Amino acid sequence: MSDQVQDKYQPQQIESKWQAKWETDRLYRAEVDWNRPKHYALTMLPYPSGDLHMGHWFAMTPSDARARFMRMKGFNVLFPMGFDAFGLPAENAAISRGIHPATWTYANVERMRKQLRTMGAMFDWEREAVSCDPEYYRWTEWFFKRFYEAGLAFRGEALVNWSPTLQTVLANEQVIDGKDERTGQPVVQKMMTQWFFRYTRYADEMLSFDGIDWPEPVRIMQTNWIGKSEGARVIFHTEAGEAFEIFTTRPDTLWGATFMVLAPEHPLVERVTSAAQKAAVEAYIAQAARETEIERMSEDREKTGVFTGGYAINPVNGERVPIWIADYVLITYGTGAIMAVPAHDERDHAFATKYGIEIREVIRRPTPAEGEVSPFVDISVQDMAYAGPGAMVNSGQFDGTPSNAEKGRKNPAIAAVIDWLVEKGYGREAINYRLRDWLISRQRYWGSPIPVIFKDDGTISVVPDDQLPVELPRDVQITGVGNPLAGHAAFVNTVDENGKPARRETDTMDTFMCSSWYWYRYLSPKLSGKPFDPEEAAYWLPVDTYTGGAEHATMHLMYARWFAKAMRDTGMFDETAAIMRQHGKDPAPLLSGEPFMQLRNQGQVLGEERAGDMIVAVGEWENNAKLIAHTVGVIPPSGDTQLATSEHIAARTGAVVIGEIMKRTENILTVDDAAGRTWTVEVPDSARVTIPGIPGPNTVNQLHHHLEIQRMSKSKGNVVNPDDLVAQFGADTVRAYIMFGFDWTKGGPWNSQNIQGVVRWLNEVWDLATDEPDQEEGDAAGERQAVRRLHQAIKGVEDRLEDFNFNRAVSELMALKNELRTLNRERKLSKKTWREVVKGMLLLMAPITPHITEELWARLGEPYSIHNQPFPTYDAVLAAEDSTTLVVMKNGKLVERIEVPSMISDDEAKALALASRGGQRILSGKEPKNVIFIGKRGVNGQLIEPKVNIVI
RNA sequence: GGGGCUGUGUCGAAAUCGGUAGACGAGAAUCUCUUAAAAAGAUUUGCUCUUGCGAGCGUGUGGGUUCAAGUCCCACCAGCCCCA
Repeated sequence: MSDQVQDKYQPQQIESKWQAKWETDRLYRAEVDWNRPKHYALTMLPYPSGDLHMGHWFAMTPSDARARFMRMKGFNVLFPMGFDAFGLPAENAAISRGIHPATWTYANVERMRKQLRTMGAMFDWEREAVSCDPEYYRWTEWFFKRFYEAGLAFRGEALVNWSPTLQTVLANEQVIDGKDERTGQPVVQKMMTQWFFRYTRYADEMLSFDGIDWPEPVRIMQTNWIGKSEGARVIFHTEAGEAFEIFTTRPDTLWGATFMVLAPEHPLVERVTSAAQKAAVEAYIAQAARETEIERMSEDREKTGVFTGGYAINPVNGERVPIWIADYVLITYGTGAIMAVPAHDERDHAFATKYGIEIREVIRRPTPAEGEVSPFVDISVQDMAYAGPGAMVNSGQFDGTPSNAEKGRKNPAIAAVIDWLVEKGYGREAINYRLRDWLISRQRYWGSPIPVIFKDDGTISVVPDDQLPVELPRDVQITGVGNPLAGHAAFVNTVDENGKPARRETDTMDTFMCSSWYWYRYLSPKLSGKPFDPEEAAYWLPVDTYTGGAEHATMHLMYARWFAKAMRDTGMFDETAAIMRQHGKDPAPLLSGEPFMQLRNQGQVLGEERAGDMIVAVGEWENNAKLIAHTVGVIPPSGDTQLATSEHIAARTGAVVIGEIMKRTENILTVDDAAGRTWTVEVPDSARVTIPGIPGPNTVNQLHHHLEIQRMSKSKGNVVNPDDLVAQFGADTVRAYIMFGFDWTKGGPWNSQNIQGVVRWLNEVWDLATDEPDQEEGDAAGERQAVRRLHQAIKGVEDRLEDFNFNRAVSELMALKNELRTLNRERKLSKKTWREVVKGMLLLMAPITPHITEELWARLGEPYSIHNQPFPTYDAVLAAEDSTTLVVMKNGKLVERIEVPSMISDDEAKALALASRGGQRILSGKEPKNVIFIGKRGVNGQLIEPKVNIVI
């Protein structure tokens, strides 16, 4: 038999073989080695939903390629994996299918581990952690305790989505239009006592991103999320003499406050409401309870409110100011009370106009200078709120004080008023954050228990460390009604440290808590005495590169930062830092409380757009609205003959619909015809369905409907299953396509046709690397070119992988393959040079396509494993070109390209450009106004991308 | 509503510092080989005008800065994502 013909690239035969060998050899096992530089590469851990989808491949395989690249660059790389295994879907499975959340979750974890292995990633499975394991959540509970003891955890009131029907609290995503998404029952907002972490403790520190390399959009989003505003807290009193505080960023407008607004939930509301307004106020409060905070904060809806009948006294001028309630003031933001200055705040202005409240100017717009025309000169604050600079008026002794547009003390008016408020004891300078404390209580079963008991005397005790973890009882009834833990007597009833009866906390922790420290557990997942081993931590921490979805920009990533800072301040890194110092490593990055030194986000992979089947449905009309089909036939793309036949049938029977299936719900089809009309076709079981290409009797379920580009989801039927693609093309091809076909940071719709480019690439690499030339001597110029291209590719691939530009890295490799393949086919390479450049190319490809390169490496007779080889070293001299293209431009636009030696001077380049055919043509004998040379010089002074711009 | 992002050929995309717009791929077209198809190879492929040489236009829209703008600034339009 001929090897030339038989020996083609067959990924299915090599991938599982190498995966098994790597695992047996523990090739990717990462162990502490202080003699080598380390790199901790982390990628966000998946939720075990049960199926590894394309999104996981999209997130993880490029991250793996980057980790492999760092490994070849000489780093000792740790790249672990685990599962974020607590959460709502497990409870939903329990409710809908009667499966215990633990059973469902562990079955999914088992399945996903298998699927993850097919990626061929360098995961160190010996470090796996699963957050719903008692040995994991023991430490989640332990963290809670430490933070509680440090005063970072506390109990407070918060609004929750309460379902009176189900007697349970719902997550925001379970509430759609004020109703429970599962049962459609109404949901109300209710105050409940719950556990919080002092998130705002680190608000200021989290505004700083010094020393960490994070994407600009993430930094901006987090800064906005924290929402720091400078201003003052001012004490007002009700007429009855009760004090209440408001926060304002504009204390310089205090004299313009013509009404006050309290949040409907504010405790003062009940006491200031007059008998006459009682009914209206109560009705308004009930109405507000039915709305979510997002709805209430929405600025495009009309502002509503109700006068309470009560008045406050403005401390700055002793005026009597009416107190209103309005739902746009939130009890959870600031103090839940505001002063309203309609003249200088747009929202207050709209409110005052609607309810006929006085609008009083206290900042006067500057008068335009002589001769200056201002369109605003005739616009009064009665018509439009003015928030710009000016001078204080109607403000007593402050009249005339200039107010610029600055916030806080940079504004002289604000600074002067704050000083005066402090002096008078009316208020104080204050900073307010939009950020609120982190509510960690969840009223559900499948989460980490909160290790707290409530004693008979009303006090709280934490569970002693030696009794951790408080384990979730297995025998619970999960029905969706009530809280399963609260109904479990054996769990709830316990005793305190004195043996007296006590009740356990039945709330569990937010799953963001579990995912806020998992990369520490990876360091020593089986350690029993501590959450993580300081010896491991000293070497590996902090995480060098973290990759994951941009959708986690605020929540998860901020919780992670908060957690690291809280761990630092409760001394949890002290031992680790001491060990670092012993090894001469600076603990400053660890002690900065920043968990991830570098962050990169990938986008989302979407479902592919697909045309629906073109069908001919023949049947009878029902009520002239719906066709009840006898037969449904799919028209093949080039199936005019079939169509003609169908039309023939139609002519005989008289009832036919021809068009594309846009939608299918069970056996009801929505069909758009060529004229753009929409028809409904019902396909009863008795109907005959024929699909060319699928022999035998077909069913309505096999008909394809049109798919839009959108997120992949089972219910939309647009899921691209990575397992199927791996079976068809192999893991390397899927990995390479993910890296080549998309801008990784952007994502985009899947395209099953474009993958062909990668299929061809790997086939041709295989052919090139198995096509050893016979000759000992090659063509000198050809060999020089092969080596030059290899070195250019080394630089290209190295830079692109360093910067996470995976698509450019692959395109560099494809270009290299094209060049080498041509040279080898023309038999210009000697055996020796062929071997050298093929080896170089395989090494460059190894991070991206680990299996094919390992196989070809072995076939070249090179020592196992390619993944233990160093990344090739770039040689600028070998990469240098002898000549270069000089671009001649006229006023910045391309005129001509001329080939010039790469060692000429700037002036020579200018002269050549002016003398060129294009240069002569555009000058036509005249003198240029200016001639500008643009270009770089390589290591040996050779010109790189030279241009000459001739200005005329 | 708030916040963030993205708009470039038929499609996925590239252009690291403001300096040749469209690399690399997909698709399509023509040709070679073949009985034919597939595979492989060659050529072409932003638009418009032109037989050709060549010329003009072109990175969502409208302005601006600059010798030079996909890139920087201002305004607008459209789409996508996230939201305790």
